Amino acid sequence: MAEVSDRRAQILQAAFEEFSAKGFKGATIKSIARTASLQSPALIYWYFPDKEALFREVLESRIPVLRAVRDPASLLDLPPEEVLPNIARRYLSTFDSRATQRMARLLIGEAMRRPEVAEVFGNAVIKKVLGFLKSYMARQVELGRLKEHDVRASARAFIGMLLPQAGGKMFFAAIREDGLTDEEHIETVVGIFLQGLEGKEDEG
Amino acid sequence: MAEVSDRRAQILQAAFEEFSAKGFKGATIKSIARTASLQSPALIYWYFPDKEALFREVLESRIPVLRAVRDPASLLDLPPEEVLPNIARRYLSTFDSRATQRMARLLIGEAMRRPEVAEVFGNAVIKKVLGFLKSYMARQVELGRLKEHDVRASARAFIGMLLPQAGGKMFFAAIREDGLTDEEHIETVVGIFLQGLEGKEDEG
DNA sequence: TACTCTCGATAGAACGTTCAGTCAAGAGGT
DNA sequence: ACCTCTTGACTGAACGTTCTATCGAGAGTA
Repeated sequence: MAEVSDRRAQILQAAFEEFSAKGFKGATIKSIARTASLQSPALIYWYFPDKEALFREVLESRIPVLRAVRDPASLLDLPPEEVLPNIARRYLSTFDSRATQRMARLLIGEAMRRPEVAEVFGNAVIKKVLGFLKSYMARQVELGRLKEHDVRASARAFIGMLLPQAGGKMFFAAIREDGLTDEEHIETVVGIFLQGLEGKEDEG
Repeated sequence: MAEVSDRRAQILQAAFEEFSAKGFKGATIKSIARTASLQSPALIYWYFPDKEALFREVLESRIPVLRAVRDPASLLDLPPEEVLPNIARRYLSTFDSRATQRMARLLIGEAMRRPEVAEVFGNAVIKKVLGFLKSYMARQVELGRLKEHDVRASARAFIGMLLPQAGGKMFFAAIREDGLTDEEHIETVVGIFLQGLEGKEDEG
């Protein structure tokens, strides 16, 4: 039997590298074959019906990796001083990996032009993350640890506060320039967020 | 005299539409010519040396529009309860325009693969917005309206809190689903932000 | 032999770009 | 008024290249 299609994995890996660097249109069957050290681009058509299918399989093979918030229930009752910095730290450190950066580039880049990709990304990642944060915020309000507020907005706000820092790591050197570290950023924004949502003592 | 190159503007307009819809690689000289109602793609080469130059001119012709924060000095001393909602409102309403959405799509999409575009975008837009917010926060701390904190982080945080909402308007239906309006979002996040940064009364 | 996998060659289409040439409008001389 | 020459705007055809995808032949193993 040997391994189940050594070649297949090799082509998928190469296709991922090419697509993420150049986009769907920019990457060519030939360049993917070259990256995969194939002697002929024709071999790709033995394993995949066409370029489109290869692209889809690349996405599908990598998206499971992005299961960031996998175990929501166990976190729901923990206090925000503990949970939020953890999520933030995990979230930002995600983008330290070269492979994840490439994946993000690929997804975002293609999502701009291909609505289907945007939808997959939106449902697979964003919806889950925001959904978890909303339930978490709601639960914390219920427990009296946070004041009453619109959790749809606070969930957006929390994840959003981290985005410019993530963007700096991935694409925009201009953001990186002031040298703010992840830890410093997390400390400040979690501080703002928690003080901003703690029970009001002076108003009815 | 007549108008200064009617055709040129016509081609630039068409190129903008095509590039923003399909990206640099996806848009073709022929499709741009068709969109511009030219009888021959060759005419494009009378006004622009090559596709690359046409793309650059499209970017340059549209980026001036993005001068969002143009008059920083006059705002510096106004109180955050007034300034921040204004900035937020202006920022989010920017993405109501179809043209701006297309421009953002174009810029972000290309920035993923072309470092030069990312740099232009980073310096022209992000750096200015963040730069303004940093000076503004610093000034407000100086005036005693906000507590001492790392303004690099709070500037990121403020603009970041708005990003998911903007993303929802532009690409991700999944974010839009919960029906949170811009006004609701702004009210909540500005509230969190201001309470999160208001002078501490119980600590040294 | 039969089946799986690999490759070189290449078809066919689309790409960016070039080029020779058309056409209307205007300048200049007569 | 008439002819000539020039010029800017534009076009259709074609160039060379590159793209995706196909095909038939051959190698390797059972």
